[in-house]
Amino acid sequence: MPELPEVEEVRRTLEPHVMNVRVAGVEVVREDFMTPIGAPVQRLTGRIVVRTWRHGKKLFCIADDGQTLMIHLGMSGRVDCVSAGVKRELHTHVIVKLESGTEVRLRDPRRFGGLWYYPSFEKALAKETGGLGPDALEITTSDLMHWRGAKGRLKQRLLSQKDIAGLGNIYVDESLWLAKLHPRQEVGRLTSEQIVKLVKVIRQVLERAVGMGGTTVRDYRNALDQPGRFAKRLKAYGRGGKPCLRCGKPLKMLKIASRTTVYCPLCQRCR
DNA sequence: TTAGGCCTGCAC
DNA sequence: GTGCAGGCCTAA
Repeated sequence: MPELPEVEEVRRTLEPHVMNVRVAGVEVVREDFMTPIGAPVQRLTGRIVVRTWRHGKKLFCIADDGQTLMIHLGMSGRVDCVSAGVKRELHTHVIVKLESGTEVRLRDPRRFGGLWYYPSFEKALAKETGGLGPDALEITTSDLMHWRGAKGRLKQRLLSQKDIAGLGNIYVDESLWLAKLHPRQEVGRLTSEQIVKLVKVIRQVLERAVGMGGTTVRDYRNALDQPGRFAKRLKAYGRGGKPCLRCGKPLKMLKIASRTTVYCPLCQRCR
């Protein structure tokens, strides 16, 4: 479900409810939702949340003594910020109870996501961001310079998180449409003008999506249960067969890396 | 590179 | 019933 803009919106809606608030306890409903299984989360009791942070699609909550929780929402993960009395929804796997009376509930029907516990922020960083590229909101052209002569196709490389962290199926298709690049274009053969353009549109589309609270295709909601409003701005994702908004030709659909990919056969050409 | 697996829910 | 879904990992 969530890509960078949705995770960022969850972070932004969550932060004011957890910052400088003391943890009253953690209830683990489903042990195997957390890594490592049996992590000493009770040590969080009495600690104060001092920071939230996001890199790519990963969301971190950091306590005053450094203990860190990393949340990955997978496809169907949700963070629900509610008062303790609210009825517990199905597939609620972990509940962080705060002294304010607020509960942060992690819910994930498909369980592709998860919660990771680290005794320190440094360890969380080393483990969780080591293999990731720079955050997609902050990429620059120089971050993609190593693409020159490299192998691999655009869509796969953009989805991999190793070059850029935060893009998923929606925003890759949107970015490639905006940059007029074919998803199967070899990255090593991009011109520097094309790379400059790509970096520009990636940042632009993500900034706009963040500004609208992300994209709700079906069930994404932020921590306060509000949907994102970017769906009506989508140019490619979900529009297979519909006319290209630039040239009018029907958008094509194909499978790349077993993900449905939508692109314009006229506007988006390989080199 | 692709296919399959992990899971549940929903549209058809 | 079938196929599909915003992620990501592994194996062939």
